[in-house]
Amino acid sequence: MNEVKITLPDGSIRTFPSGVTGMDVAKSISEGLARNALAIEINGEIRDLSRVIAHEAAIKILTWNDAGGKYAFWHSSAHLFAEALEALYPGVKFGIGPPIDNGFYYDVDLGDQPFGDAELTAVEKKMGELAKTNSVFQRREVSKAEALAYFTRKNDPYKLELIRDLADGSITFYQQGQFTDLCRGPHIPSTGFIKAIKLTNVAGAYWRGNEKNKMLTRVYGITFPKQKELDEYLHLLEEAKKRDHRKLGKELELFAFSEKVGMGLPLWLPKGTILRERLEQFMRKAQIKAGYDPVVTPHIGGKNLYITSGHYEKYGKDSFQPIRTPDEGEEFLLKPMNCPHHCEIYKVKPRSYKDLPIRLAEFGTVYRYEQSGELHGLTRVRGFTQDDAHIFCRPEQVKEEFVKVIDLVLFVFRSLGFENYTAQVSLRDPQNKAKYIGSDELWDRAEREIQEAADERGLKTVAVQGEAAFYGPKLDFMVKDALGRSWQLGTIQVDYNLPERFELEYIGSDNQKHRPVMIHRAPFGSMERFVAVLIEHCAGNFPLWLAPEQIAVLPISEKFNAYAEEVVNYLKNRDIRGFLDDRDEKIGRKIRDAEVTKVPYMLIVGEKEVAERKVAVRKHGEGDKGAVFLEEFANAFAADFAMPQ
RNA sequence: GCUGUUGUAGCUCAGUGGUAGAGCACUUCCUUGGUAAGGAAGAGGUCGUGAGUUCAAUCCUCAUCAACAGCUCCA
Repeated sequence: MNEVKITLPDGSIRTFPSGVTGMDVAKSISEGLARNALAIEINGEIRDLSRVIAHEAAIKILTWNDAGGKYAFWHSSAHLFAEALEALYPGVKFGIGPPIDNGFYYDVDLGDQPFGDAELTAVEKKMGELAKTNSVFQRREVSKAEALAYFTRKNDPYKLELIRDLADGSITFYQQGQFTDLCRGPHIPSTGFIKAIKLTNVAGAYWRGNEKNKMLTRVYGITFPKQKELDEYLHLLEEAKKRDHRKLGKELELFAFSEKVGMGLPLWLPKGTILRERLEQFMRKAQIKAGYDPVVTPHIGGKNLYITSGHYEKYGKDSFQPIRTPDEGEEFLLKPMNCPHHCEIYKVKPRSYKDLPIRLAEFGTVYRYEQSGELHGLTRVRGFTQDDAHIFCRPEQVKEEFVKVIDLVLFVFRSLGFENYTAQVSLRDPQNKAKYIGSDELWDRAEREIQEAADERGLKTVAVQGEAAFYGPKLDFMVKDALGRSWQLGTIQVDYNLPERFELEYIGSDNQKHRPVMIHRAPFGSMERFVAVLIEHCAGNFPLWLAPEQIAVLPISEKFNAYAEEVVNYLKNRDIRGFLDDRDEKIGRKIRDAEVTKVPYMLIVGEKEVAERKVAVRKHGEGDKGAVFLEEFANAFAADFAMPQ
């Protein structure tokens, strides 16, 4: 066998002599491709271009335009960073240095040496110098003994720990310049491809992600093949920061925090409250249509409620502590979730199979003692309101109900223009079953039903182990914020456990007692987090039906204030939220202020408008639309102001 | 919770071992102006909080609280 058949991405098959490398294949396709080639994908696996293609394979040459090409590029950049760091800080110890979505990081142990912006800049400069030497990334297979010997000599305990977990025969080293690292690869051909370098920030990270381990210094960076691309990336970051919901929330006066009230406890300002209540109305309407019954439950519950539910055992120590009363031994908990209350509502009377499914919905405010370091704007808070509901149904109804909830979640997402979400099936961690309650049989069944329901609606799902709630698996809808951080919004969970713990029952057609199944669900997730992501999604330019202030009425001068006020009142009577800007300012100023506060429409009134009972319409971001009769304006835009159905 | 950074006027931020400054916002006056900032004057701060060093601390040291970045966590 001295030839290999290689299938190219276009489906064509070419034959190469044995010993052919990825680079040879790239060159045979075109010089340009060879110049830009970073790595090669062989039967779905990314490899170095320099490696010999031993067997018949389908390949794709990867460049900067491929995710796999970027992956190799940033992985190699992490090595370049390590080389530079070691040159400047001999004896530094290395943890791991992988590529990430945007760039790479490397965990390092610098001992007690300080590492700040000045040091970052110095390393960045050194990286640039080393990149210019255009050192080749050389791959070498080593035995476990050899690998251990190398890093013992180098006195790098972290690498030694990593090597000990690897099987002999599977270990490779990569070397560029003076630096050798334990690495599976793949890498780009040489450092010269890396032309633009930015080390973005420094943070702490536990060794191997375990908070009991030592904290290493994690340095984040990003690199590009062209300076222009780095500039564009940094510009994009700046733009993203402008839509950060914490910044816009302050600027648009939507919400605030107070140290006196307490961290993670948001205060909803008048404008933010309008927005939130509009969303609530929207959801209430959709839920009534979908057959939900609204309920209301108190903000606290007796401790026994949570002992029954299992939450006390699981979270009791790490929660807001029980509220005591003058009665000896009486204790209440601030409710951290609504399910137990809803279970008690289910139990107020005997239920028949004919009653099911029962869907109890509540905008339930709950309190969770989140770790202080985890609080983040409105996305992670200690007091929040879930658009919660619990569906109690017969086992054979689970899938049908689950599918209906998926439809509701998708309707919500569609209505608000969320298109880029990930549907994540959150499963139990099979390695750590002790973390969860309930039998294997029930878990397997619930996990299967969730997947089937998602498949039925053609949802593209990603299954992630270890992300389930302790009482059951979930289908989570994840959305990214302006800065690329992923947040869970909608969630649907199948639960066989709480009905067991609360001994929920219904009488079946056989006149026997049966156990219902519970589905927990929150399409928004929480009002707080949803509003946060919504703000970033639309950069504060809310859809008309949600805008806290839909219209600014701007009189040209004080002489027209009376008419302007008439306009505002007219709009109010038609359920349009308008406000009057009667400040002693020129019209240009009033327009500017309305534009920067993102008011969707401005109605300008002066002498002409008063005489004809018209308004001059100006649309946010678009400019003058001309004058129309007031009534005509209200009629024409009434549809746009309405809530989606 | 952990590591690091930050904390000065309502907001955005300068600044200094000798008890503080700008722009915007705010108040008053002038101005009655037609599609993104009219002019003038004024008011506003125990420099996050508490201790220490010093003749003297907003500045240096320590502690504490909060925010930010990341990690860990997320019913």
